[in-house]
Amino acid sequence: MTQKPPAKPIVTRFAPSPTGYLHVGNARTALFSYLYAKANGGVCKLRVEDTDKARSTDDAIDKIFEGLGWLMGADVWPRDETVFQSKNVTRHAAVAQEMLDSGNAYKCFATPEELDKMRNAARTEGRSPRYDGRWRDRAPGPEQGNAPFVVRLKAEQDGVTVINDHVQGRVEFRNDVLDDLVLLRSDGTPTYMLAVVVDDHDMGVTHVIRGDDHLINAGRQNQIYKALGWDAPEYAHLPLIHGPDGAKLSKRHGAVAVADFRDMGILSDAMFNYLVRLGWSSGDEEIISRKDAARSFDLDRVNKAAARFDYAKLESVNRHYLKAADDKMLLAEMTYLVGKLGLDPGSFGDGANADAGLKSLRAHEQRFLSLVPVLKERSPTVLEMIKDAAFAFVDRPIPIEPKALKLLNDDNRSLLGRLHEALGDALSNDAAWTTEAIEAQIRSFAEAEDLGFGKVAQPLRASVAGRMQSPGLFDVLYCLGRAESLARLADQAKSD
RNA sequence: GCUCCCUUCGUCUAUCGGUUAGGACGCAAGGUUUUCAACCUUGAAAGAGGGGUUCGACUCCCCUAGGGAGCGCCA
Repeated sequence: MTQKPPAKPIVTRFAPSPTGYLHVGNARTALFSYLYAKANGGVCKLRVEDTDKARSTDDAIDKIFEGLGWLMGADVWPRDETVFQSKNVTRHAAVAQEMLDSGNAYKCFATPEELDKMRNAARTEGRSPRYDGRWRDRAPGPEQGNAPFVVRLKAEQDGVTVINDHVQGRVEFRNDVLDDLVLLRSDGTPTYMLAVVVDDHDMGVTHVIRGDDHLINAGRQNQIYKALGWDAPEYAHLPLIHGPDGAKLSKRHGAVAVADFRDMGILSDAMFNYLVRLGWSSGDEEIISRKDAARSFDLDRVNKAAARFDYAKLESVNRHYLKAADDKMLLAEMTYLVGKLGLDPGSFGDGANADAGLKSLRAHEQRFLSLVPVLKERSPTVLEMIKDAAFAFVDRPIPIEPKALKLLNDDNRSLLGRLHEALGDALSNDAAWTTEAIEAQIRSFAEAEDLGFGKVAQPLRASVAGRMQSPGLFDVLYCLGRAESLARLADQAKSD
């Protein structure tokens, strides 16, 4: 029996640049990188590409962590285990110097203006706009003096570079289309192209999983690996996510930052599921838990084509997770949203706001907790749950919508008076106040009045919910509780 | 302009040379019903076009069309 050498443990990485928020496309890349490592017993590391000082603010970095924490769980990537690329600049520069010494890189004194001219000329002649290699084999003369220079890779010019991509398959680039890239800027700082290669190597990354806008960079980076004598990692280039109209997903399409989806009332589990399923499939499975994904994810079943983001489908996945979610967790999520977004004053009477909503949530915790099981069965998002619960936020006397008010004519008000009496008598204490008992009493009341059930239900609904639509009447009454329900009823009733 | 990638119902996808091309979302109709929802049932809906290869192509090859990405001292 031949002993197989232990397979090299898989190391993947997610390397976002802090641009202000975590885009769903990047979030999915994070997911796939993480899942691939998990499914293969490896690890996925986080590296923040913050070499562009102009764009990398602390706030932007916080937002990345916030987005990842919500989607993946706060413990997946602890901040103190994160690699910050900016901390490695000395190492990057040293590697560039090595390449200079070995003749795999050279100093280029071309000015930005020169390069501009070069590119424009190439474009007008129908050639690909590239560096023309004017300093490739030229030693700086005395006239260069202390002139600023960049360090460029002396890239191979003949032959082809082949990438065997896990998603895209075999991709070939002619070496002459892969430019002599800048490794070190004239201020001595590393470019992205150098930094990724050095950091990926130093971090022991075996599999680079990223968006397919980087596909050609794999070719370029492989040339750097080659020049350095390092083994290049394996690649998987994921197709991009498009908006519903097929164009690149942007703010114009609505929410694009993962954090935005939380504020729309999407559950983190649902977002995870939807994103995993967008571009990856496991037969006909639509509902894929975090655990299942971490067990069965692979790159073979990643789709090669770009996918469009479908908000409706996301909502339907969300609906599934909402139904299965823990009530207390949902109440906490409702509280988060009310605190963050406030409440629609139209639904709660004049002057309602986040403070009022929060106050009400705290004051009537039991009321809301008993309502959550009802709400989660009917609402697609947490935001909708809050809207459906509008009646539970308000205090007596509750505001009544115009349409509902119209229903509360004299006849109906006296009907409500009789109902108030009947209910109060029949269900004389809190223990008797159950949905079943409430239903039985109201039905027999309607019968006694010789009225169809709806004739009683609608005025009753108007009086306790303040509007024509609400969750099931018996649920509304039950969660409001005996005292509050009867009081609301009495507020609108007229005794004759 | 040049280089590279992609193309199954409206959308996400299954199929890995032989299927009545399956599922999900959405949509439509019906049912249930105290309102709005939810829920249940049923239905319509697809291999971009053209050439090959093959006994047989959605599946393999080529061309065309359409879409996307890249072409920075950004990442």
